[in-house]
Amino acid sequence: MPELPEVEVVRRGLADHVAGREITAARILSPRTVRRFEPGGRELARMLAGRHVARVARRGKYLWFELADPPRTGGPAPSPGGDGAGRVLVVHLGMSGQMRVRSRRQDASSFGSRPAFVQDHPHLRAYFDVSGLAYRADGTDGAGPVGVVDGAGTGAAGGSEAVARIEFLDQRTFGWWLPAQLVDVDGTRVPAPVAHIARDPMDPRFDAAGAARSMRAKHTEVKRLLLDQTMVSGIGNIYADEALWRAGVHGARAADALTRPALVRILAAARTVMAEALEQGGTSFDALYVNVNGESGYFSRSLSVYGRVGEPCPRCGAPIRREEFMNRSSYSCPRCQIRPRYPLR
DNA sequence: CCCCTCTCCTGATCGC
DNA sequence: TGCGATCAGGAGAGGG
Repeated sequence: MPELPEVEVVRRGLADHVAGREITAARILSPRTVRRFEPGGRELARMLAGRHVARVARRGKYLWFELADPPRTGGPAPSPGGDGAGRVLVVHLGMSGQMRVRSRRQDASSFGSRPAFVQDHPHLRAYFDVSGLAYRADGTDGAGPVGVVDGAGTGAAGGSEAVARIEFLDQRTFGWWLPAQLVDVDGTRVPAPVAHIARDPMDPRFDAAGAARSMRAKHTEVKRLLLDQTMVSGIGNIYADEALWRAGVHGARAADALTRPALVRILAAARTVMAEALEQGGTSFDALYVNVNGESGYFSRSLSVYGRVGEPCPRCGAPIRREEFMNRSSYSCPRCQIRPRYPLR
């Protein structure tokens, strides 16, 4: 399940391949992927074609491509504000979403002039192609080599030749694509559909004390709040369990019965475990195949309790327990994380 | 307003 | 072998 570290790995991999490049074509294969966009896939593809990707950004588990109009080479002046000012493509990977980059050079047999015998992946839901010519809009993150990328197969110096296809694979179809406009929220530009999402623990401007204050005002179980993306974002079931284990708190504790320092400790633990997962993901990341399938599990080596029912707690050796929670599973140490005596009153 | 439950979806796995 | 039940869960709609 892609949570913050997995999405960040994807963001970095994508930035290397698309920053500064032109989207030459796009196609939405599954209407479900654009279910939040009334006009539909055909219209979204039309909106993307011809735009440039200025940068790839993220908040929590939400990812977006910032789109810009092509660099001007004469011609009429742009309309006031530009028709694409502040436009972005928001992507949420849901439970099973993956972004795969296929470069023409290394996948020539199945991309470009496509032989009939080469099948698309059965879970391919949408894709867009990017050109070889990269423009650096500013000095931001991860823009790949600037200029004409070799291996386009034609030797032509034109930037319109597509050299890579960015594919969205999604088995369980909980993921989605949605075009949106950037808005200012608390001094940061985020897409309008992301405006209600809190800063994540890896955000330099994340305010742990403030988040703890918000959480302490709620009469509900603390794990519920860790999963609430309007409290703190980027945390899913896996990292919620890991953070609670590190802080030695049972997820069924009432948030308003915990101290603020205890809540800050839980949030700090979430940040630490995410940073460690990110380190691992960053090193095992395959630039050609941006795989975020948590179940295949290159991050799972660093997990202490999640999915480890019966295995010894790394801290005290007691066998890890599994409990029902919100029709899902929670994993914890029965000794390090004492269950509250009373359920919520 | 606040909190909680339900629903969307597919494929692997299990028991009979 | 086949088939139904179960499980995985992020996010948003809707209910109490």
